[in-house]
Amino acid sequence: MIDIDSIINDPELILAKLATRGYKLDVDLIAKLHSERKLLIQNKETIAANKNKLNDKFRNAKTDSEKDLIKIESQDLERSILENKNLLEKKEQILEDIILDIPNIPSSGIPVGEDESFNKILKSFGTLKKSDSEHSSLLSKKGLLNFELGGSIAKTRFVVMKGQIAKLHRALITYMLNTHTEINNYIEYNVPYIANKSSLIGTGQLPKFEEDLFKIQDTELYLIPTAEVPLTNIYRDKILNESDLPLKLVAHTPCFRSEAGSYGKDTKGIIRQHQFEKIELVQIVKPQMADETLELITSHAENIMEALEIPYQRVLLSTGDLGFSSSRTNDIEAWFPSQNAYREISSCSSFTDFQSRRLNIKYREMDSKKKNYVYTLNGSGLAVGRTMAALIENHINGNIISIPTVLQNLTGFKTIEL
RNA sequence: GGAGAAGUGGCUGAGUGGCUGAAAGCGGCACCCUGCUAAGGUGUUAUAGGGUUUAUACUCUAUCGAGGGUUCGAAUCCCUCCUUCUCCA
Repeated sequence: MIDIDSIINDPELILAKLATRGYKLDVDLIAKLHSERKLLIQNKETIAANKNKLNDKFRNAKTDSEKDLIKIESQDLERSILENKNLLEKKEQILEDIILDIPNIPSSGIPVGEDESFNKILKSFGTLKKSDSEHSSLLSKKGLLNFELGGSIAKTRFVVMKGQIAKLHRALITYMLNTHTEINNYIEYNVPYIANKSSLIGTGQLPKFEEDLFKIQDTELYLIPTAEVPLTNIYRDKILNESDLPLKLVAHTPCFRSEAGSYGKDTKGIIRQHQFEKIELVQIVKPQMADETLELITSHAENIMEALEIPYQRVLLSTGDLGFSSSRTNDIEAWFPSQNAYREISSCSSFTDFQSRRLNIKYREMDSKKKNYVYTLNGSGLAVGRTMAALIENHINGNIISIPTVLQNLTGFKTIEL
């Protein structure tokens, strides 16, 4: 959520920044609603103050007739307070709906452009090999991946993994969690896989992107699309001490996405499933640490790629490709030989105070004791299914998949023979 | 699933209709004192939103799990919901 005062104070700047990501801000409407809101507040509070004075008078009133008069007057005031309150609530609801719909302001250091073609490749790792060994057709043959079963148990875009592949999948999870907790010093969490509306509004998935989520019927609950939601919400409505920061959290969870609007896209393999697993890194930091932290989170994701010997590139997203809540995002894209292309495997984002305003997470400055909003960041470290697919495609030789050394003591085998 | 009990500031905990935004203690902070350490003293210490002000500051409104209701007036009474605990199944 963008600070409304910053919109009122410098509308041109905000307008221009949001325009680079294709959002048209109605500044006049916001300013109008904002000032109407203030007037209503002033009105309501003036009446409330009068009523409070009247109540004090009642205690000192001596005669019954005096008391009766006060009663009537006070009831009158109560009525107009109520009237005002209803008006105010309506206005605030309208204003809030507008504010919650506004995406974050893009960081000034990122490429301006309307779509992903303006993204900037920042670095790349590994030597690219070409092959037409596509992970799903290879593994389906031996039943290690079974898309038909996934479809019959649930529906299309679900998969069943079996045997060595299921174990490889689990080994990847363990390896990533171990690395992030033991080497990168994140605190491991296990969190609910279902989140309520306020949590999802807090991190920015709602109210705008409800169609991307699985909603549980007859409730206000949703399956989480990423562990970012529960992890960041751990600190909702909290005031932290400066010395508590940075907070570094990691969790492994399944993620559920309806993938509305992706019909026909990535139908092959485990690239785009309704359910997939992900290791999510979240950091809560002081504003001045944000850039440094984004670099760190990105490198934490990249280190996993390097240890797994999967070629990748780092891409800085342009204004047009940025996620709703993000102000700056690095994508890590893994090389998929069968597609002769890089595909996203991790997205590391800096949210400035966009989420912390929605979530009401602040910290108290050590010296001045002033309370400020924290900055939140997160990144996938990594998406497990996609990592496994990339690993397989990059490590297959003939019909032998060789397991990277770092995983071997977790899998208990060094190769998978197809 | 059924029956009870409870939810008060950073924490513990008092408060059953009106100078209670809330006693007391702990913790935090500031200052003082003590040769050092340990201890002691004094003061201060919720959040959000308005208004006045260059600012310090002052002032108003709301908030005692959430939402409604009763009342001139609610932390306190009533209703609904949520959460926690205990007992039963």
